[in-house]
Formats: sequence, structure tokens, C-alpha cells
Amino acid sequence: MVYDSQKIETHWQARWNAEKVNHTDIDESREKFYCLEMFPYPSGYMHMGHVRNYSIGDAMARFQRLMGKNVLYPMGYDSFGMPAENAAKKEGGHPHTVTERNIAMIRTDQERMGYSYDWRRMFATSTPEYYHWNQEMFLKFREAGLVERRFAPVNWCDDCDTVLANEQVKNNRCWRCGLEVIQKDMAQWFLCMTKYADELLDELDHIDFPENVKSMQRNWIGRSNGAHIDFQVSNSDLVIGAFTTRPDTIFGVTFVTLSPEHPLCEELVSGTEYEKGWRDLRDECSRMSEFERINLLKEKKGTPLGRSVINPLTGLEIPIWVGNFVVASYGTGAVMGVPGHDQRDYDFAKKYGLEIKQVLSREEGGIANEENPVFDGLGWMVNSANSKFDGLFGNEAKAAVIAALESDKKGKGTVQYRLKDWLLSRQRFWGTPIPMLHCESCGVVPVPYDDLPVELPLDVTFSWDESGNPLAGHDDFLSTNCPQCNGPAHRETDTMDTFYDSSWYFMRFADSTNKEEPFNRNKVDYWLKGGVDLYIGGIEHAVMHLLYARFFTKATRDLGMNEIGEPFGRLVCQGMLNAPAPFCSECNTEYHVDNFGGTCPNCQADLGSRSAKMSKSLGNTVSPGEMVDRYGADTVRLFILFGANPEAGMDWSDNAVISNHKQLCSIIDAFDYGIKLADSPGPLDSWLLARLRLNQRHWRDSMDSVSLREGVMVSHFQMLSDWQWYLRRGGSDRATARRFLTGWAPMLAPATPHIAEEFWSLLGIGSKSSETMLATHEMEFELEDDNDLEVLSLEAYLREVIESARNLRSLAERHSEGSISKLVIQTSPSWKIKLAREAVRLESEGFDFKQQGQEYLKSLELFENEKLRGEIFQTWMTMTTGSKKKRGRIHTWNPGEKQLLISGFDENEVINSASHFIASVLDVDSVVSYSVGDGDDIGGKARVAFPLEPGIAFI
RNA sequence: GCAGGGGUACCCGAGCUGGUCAAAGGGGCCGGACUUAAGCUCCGGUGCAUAGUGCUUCAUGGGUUCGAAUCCCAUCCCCUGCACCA
Repeated sequence: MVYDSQKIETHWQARWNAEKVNHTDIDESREKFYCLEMFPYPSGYMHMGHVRNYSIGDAMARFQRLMGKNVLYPMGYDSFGMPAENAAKKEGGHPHTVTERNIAMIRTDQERMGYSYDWRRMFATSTPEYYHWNQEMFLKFREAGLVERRFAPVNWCDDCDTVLANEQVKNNRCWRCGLEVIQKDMAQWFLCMTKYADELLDELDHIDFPENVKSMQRNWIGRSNGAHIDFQVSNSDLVIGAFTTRPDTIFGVTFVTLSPEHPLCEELVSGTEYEKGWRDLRDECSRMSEFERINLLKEKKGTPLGRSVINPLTGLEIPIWVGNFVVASYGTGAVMGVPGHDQRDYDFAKKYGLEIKQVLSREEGGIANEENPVFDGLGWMVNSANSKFDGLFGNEAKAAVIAALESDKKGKGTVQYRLKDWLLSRQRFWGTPIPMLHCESCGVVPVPYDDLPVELPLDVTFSWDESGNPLAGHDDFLSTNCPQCNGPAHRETDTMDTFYDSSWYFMRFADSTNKEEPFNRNKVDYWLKGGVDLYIGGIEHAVMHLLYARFFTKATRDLGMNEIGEPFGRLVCQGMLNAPAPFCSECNTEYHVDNFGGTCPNCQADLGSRSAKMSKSLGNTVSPGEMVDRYGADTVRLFILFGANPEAGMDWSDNAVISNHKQLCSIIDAFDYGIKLADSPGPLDSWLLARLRLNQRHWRDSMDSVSLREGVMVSHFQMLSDWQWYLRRGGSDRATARRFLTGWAPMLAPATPHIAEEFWSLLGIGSKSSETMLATHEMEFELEDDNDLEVLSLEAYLREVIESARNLRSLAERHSEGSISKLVIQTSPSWKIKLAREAVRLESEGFDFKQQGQEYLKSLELFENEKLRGEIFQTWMTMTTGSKKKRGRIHTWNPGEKQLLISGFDENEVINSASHFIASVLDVDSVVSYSVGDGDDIGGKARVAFPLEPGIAFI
């Protein structure tokens, strides 16, 4: 068979399509499997990262179909967002046009790869058919009290001309364009995600996510238990609330520090000599970029406010300061200073000469001394103003302080989160319009359900000259009437964050053509029971998308729309795809591939090469289309899956791609040859079929646990090398080959489906209708035979003997004068075999060789032989207890070898019947094997002959 | 600083519920066969020693054990996330 990948692949893609083999619907009689890849943004052609993502998903979807599961495997497009707007500006068109074109491009690429999506379910989020339901759910959330419109300082990106959610700000820079964000006060729409903070956090303990993802989400939610403590300002009604995780240190508070932006500051200092100091510090902080402010090396700075507060438990007055290290947005923006037990407070107190008080002891009943670095662990309370606290430890101490505060109404135990509500509104065009109106008399009013969807106008022209949101200047869109008073009103022009779209798309896939509601509850409950069974995507969404989607699922559950709770069962984060890039080891910098072979632009050193993440900026990308044209989709898929397990990073290598292509060619040769064999049963037939059964089990286990690399290793490598061994050993039977190939073809399907389907039809099994195609085939596994162990072990024994002989051959050459022409093998004498059987039998009965072994040996008739007695003893010990260095053979023989020993197989027979083969493999003229004593002791090897380890001599 | 994940032979990478581990598989490199010829295909080798058993190896140093790549402790280094978070 000539391997024309283009022809084979397009042929089968057309057939699968025509026979609708990938369509799935609810089938309660079968176990379901929902396989999903993270929603792609259609930015044009598919890139290698996509290829990796989908090749993993498709392999798993196909595998699960072979296992008889009812597989939901959909694809769609997350098509709202900025890039389409920018592209439209560039071209002077509409984002809608750009988006439709890009979707067509990526879909063509995906189809060419042979991914087995149920395309009937495909949708794009930028269509009114989808975002209609975004809007409806928004209104439902609002009715449930989950939507708020608040005036709040928000993160603003000037380049993107919009606000950003907290999650979308990385190192104070926009996650999309990298520009530094600034703070702006604006009225914005929020989704109250914090109401679900506890559930989002606690459920992580029960989800099958990778640890690093869980860890990132825990960090992000950032729950800390502690106390809110009210400090009354002296001679005033004002109260400063502070959050602390260490209420047990309350008696060590010697000052209170406010953030420079704290609203009370101005009131406290205005008109006093301290006002200037505060204003200077505040202005300095606001001028500073966030990057400078979080710089650890930066010095702590503060200024007193000239006022004091009262410690609620001691009644003592302590000064109020302002500190540049206090973050306004965390907790209350005020911190109680405990320099005795907090390093940061200690440094601050030292610098400004504030009092330092130790109130915790390292030992029970001990005392507390000033230490630097400070003691910030849990300890026993000492020096409390109220001695009833002294001696309390850790959590007990915290609880006692909280109880005292609560009874005095001066504070309470509380929980603080780092997680903020989800800032939903964006001042952009290409997103879901927020379905709200602003009425002059009624205020903010929701659009009635019947008037949904609020559609984006298509008669808008984009250009770089226009800044801001085109909706704000579009009168047809803007002006409307208030549904309550029928007076004039204008529409909300903010649109939704696109993460909203991807927060429920996995539920829409269960029912993507529903025109009455977002999705039918029964369908979602069927497909999403236990969550998406396998979700594959990048680690970059660990916090944002995965957290939003989890929140959404819980919120819709509480609206009665489903019963799921957690959207994703098993999550797999695929590793990076790397390719070589020029690298300067001096500057530790990678450069564009154009610099290959040149010198470092910075230091002029010769550039080396290093693997780096594929990126446009380095130019080290590889075009999937080009690779598919050259080698075919199956080769690209095989390379991707065999290159590394899904979670691991992998390096692109042209050589490896070529060698994978060769591997496919070899597999084709195997099928071509195997299919043409004539009836010729032989001794190797049972071995080949036993290997098939063993390989199938390994393969199934590996695939089942998404260890695709191991799976492919069995299906595309081990199976071939077993087949080749069969042929080398003279196997050549039609019926055996057919059974083997029939069992093999389905194993090839997950990674290389086209070639597998081709084989299936070559075998004459498939291709006639959808029922007989491999794509819909449910795999049957041959039961493992009781004899398999022995059959496999016999051949393994032969390979072991050949292996040992091969190793000895080169040594033997050095010691022999002429050239080597003959191999003489002496197998162990029968008494050694008897001992071995005896040892194996006893071992299986749990016999204690250390205690009773020698005595038992002496009881044997064999031991009467005085001439052999020494050797018998030594052999027995080697078999049973072993030496200091090496354990007894009864512990190192594997089950198969033990089986061989017990079965009483004849080593000489095995070797002699394969003598021609052994001779050819070892390049000798003849091979002869006999038991020690039945022939000459060549080379004195009788001595080393041991059961399963014959003496080997070359002459 | 906190948290998560790592450090295995020339490279990538498995193993890591302790013994069958000088350590799978692939790449690279070396050798052989085939061929007119190969960058094709097949076979073999790839820590050192060696007519087999021996020695030294799985970041470093200790420990547990009859026995450690695997378990425990400490140290060093790398990657990722969070971070003057109270």
C-alpha cells in the first residue's frame, strides 16, 4: 500500500461525515463520557497549541467510544472579544465579518485534522442565538440578588479602553495587552461571586484538578480567619476597624496603622500640624506605580497622625500612624501594629521609635523577650493586661480574645477574602449588551424577558479614528422607551466581559439548539453528571475561566436550572509546546529564529540554541497546515501524542516527526504483509496472541488514565515490534495474523484514526456502513488465557538466553584464538531443577527458609550424595536465602518463571527447537544444548548452569 | 516570605504503593546487515570492568532497613502561582 495520507484522510473524513458517526444523543442505557477542550477564541488559522489540545481530546473521545461509552464531544467558538474589534478597525469593517471569516478558517483546519466533533452542536457566542441567554441569565441573577451596580474604583486599561476584572490584572498590567492599568472611579456592574467564596474554596478538596490549579484558586480566594477589632479614637466618636488573623496578640498592640488612602485620615488630621506629613505621604504613594509599591526592597515609611485610639481590652491609648505598606483594598485598610510578633511591624516600630511589647512565649510558662527576627509563631499568652488570658495557647488564645471582644461589643470573629466580586461590565462593542435601561424617571430598569435579545447593531463602521464604544453614539441602539412608564429611556451601552460567555458554554453544548431556554435541565443533568468527564486546556485559565465557570454552575444550580454544582470532573492542563530558538547563555536571553547561526545582538557572543515556548515573537512556530500537507494529520497527531504525556512540556523536533511518519509506514507494511499470509500454523501463533492480549490490557489501562504517551507506546510501537518478532521467529499464519491485526487496528484509532479506519476496511470488516466503521465500533477484548503466562514466559526465556549469549559473545571472542563458529549451551542438571521446584513450592506455602531451610535440605534424599553435598548446599542457599548482596532466586523469579519451573519445561527442547534462529541471530554456524553431564563440559560451564540460566560457551 | 511542582544516564523522559532496577521508551551517537549507493530499511551497542557473578551511579549530605532512584530528615538548585494580605 502506498501511503498517500492526503487521499486516505480526506476520504475517511468524508465518510465519517456522511455516515454521521460522531452524532450523539442521550442514551440512558450507556455510560456517558463528556470530553471537552477549552473554548477557542477564533483568531484565524489553528496553531500547534490548538493541535496539541484537540489531539489529546480527540484521542480520548475516540478511545471512550471504543470502550462503548456514549461520548459527547463538541466544538464551538468563544467569538466575542477585542481582537475582532481591532481587526475590524484595521480593515474598516465590522467585527461580525471578521469573526465569521475566522471561524470558517479554524473550522476547516480542525476538520482536516480529523477531529471527531459532533458538529451539529457547534455554536459561536457572538450570535444572538447564544447571547440572548447570556442576557436572560443576567436578569435571573439580578432577581436572585447576584447583580449589583456600584460606583467603585476599578482597573482601567487605556489601550483596551475598558475596565478589567481583578483576575485580569497581572502585575498591575492588563492580561491582554500588557499596558499598566490605572484606577478609575466608575459606576459598574458586578456579579456577586463572593457569596460563593466558601463553597468555591471548600469544594476544591473534592475536585480532581491538578494540585497547582487548586493551589492557585485557593490563593486567589484567599480566605483568612481572624477577627475584626474596633479601636475607638480617643476623644471622638470615630472608630477604626482593623482586621487581624492574630487576635491572640491584642495585648501587644502598640500602634494602629492606616493606609494613606484611608477615608478617616483627612478627618483626623485636618487643620493640625500632622496634616502636611500625611498629605505628602499620600501623594507619594499615589504617584508611585504599583510595581514600585510592591517592591519588597522598598523602605517602609510612615507618619503619625497625632491622634490615638484605645485598645479595647486594655483601655490603654496607643498612637495612630499612617504607613505606606498598608493596602487600602485589603481588609479594612487598617492594621493593628504588633511589633513584638510581626516582623513588618517590628521594623516599622524600630524605625520610628515606637514601643515594642512581647505578649507570647515560646514555651509554656516561659517568659517573652524581645527577639529579632521576631517570634511570629503560635505561643502561650503572657503579659496580658488581664491575667485570665495568660497561659492560653494558639487557637484557644485567639478564641478567648474574640469572645472577650464580642461580649464587650468591641469586635467579632470574622473571615476575610481576597476574592472580590466579579466586575462584569466592559466599555466595548463586541460583547453581550447588558440588558438594562436608564429611564429618566424610573432610573435603572431591566429589559423585559420578552424583549430579549438586545441585539448588537450591524450597521456600525469601525475605524481607528473613533475611540470609545460605538454603541454610545448609535442612536437606534441607544434610544428606547421605559417598559415601566413608557417614557424616554436609553440603553445601557456597557457589554459583558467575555469570560461570562465561556462560563456556561459547556452546558449549552448539551442542548445547543434550544430556542426556548439556555438549556434543558434534563439534558444538562445527563451530560454533566459528575461534571465534564475530561476537560483539557491551558494552565493560563487556572484562576479566571475555571473559577468563573465554577461560580456560574453553582449560581445556575441555585436558580434551579440544573443539579450539577461542579462543572468539571477531571481537568488536564496540557504542557507547553516548545521549539528551538537562538539563545545567548551570557545574557540568558532568547532571540528570534532569524538570529540562528549569528551572534548575540547584545554581547556579540556566539548564539547557541535552546528550547523555548513556541511564540510569534521568537518566530519558532511550526505551521500545522504545512506539516499536515507534508506528512498527513495522522503523523502530526502521533508525534504530538507520543512526544510527551499531556501534562508535560514537549519539544518540537523535525527529526522526531519524520521518524513518527516512518513508524506509520512500518505499521502499514505490517498490515499489508499480514493480510496476505497463507494458512501456516506454527508454534509462535499462541505467543503472538498472548502478546496481543497483554498489550491490550496495558493499552486500555494507560488510555483510561489519560497516559496517552504510554498508550501510544503500546499501540504504535510495542505492537509493531511484537509483530516483527513473530515474523523473525518464523510465524506466518493467516488466521493468527488476522486475529492480531483485527485486535490491533482499533488500538491505532485514537491517535491515528484515518490509517486505522483504512486498515479496518482493508481487513474487510468495516467501511460498508456506519455500523461497521471503526469510528463507531465497540471494542471487544479477548479474555486472557490461563496459558498466556507460560506461553509468554517461554519466549521470554529464549530471549533471555539469547541476550546473555549476545553479551558473552564479544567477551568470548577475546579469549578464543580462531573465529567463533559454535554455541554450546549446558542446561542445569536435573537435581538443581528439582531443588528449584521444591523451593518455589515451599515459598508459595509461606515456608520460612531462614529458620528451617537448612534442616529441610538435609532431610532430602538428594542430600545423601556426599560428592555433591557442597554444591547442593550452595545452590540451595542461592535459591532461597541468597547472599548479603543478592536475594534468593525465589524472590527474584517472576511469576512466569516460577510457572515455567513448576510446569517442568525442558530448557534443551526450547533451545534446540530454536537453534537455527539462535544461530542466525548470534552469527554462529550451529547451536547445541544439552543438560550438564549429557555431553562434554565445554569451557567448564557446567558449574554455572542454573535453572533458567544455562551455562553458555562459544567455541 | 508563603504555597504547589520538580532535580533520573549525551538529550527528552518513565519508574518513585521499597527488592525482579545498570534503571522502560524515544531522540542522538556508534557498529553491523541489506543495497550500485545512501541522510532508506532491519539488527545490535551506548557507566566502568569482565567468558556471565564485580564495581560505581538516579541533585547533595545524613537516617530507617537484611535491602533505597523509591520511605524519613536536612541542605542546595530550578520552574509556577501568590505576596509589605495584616
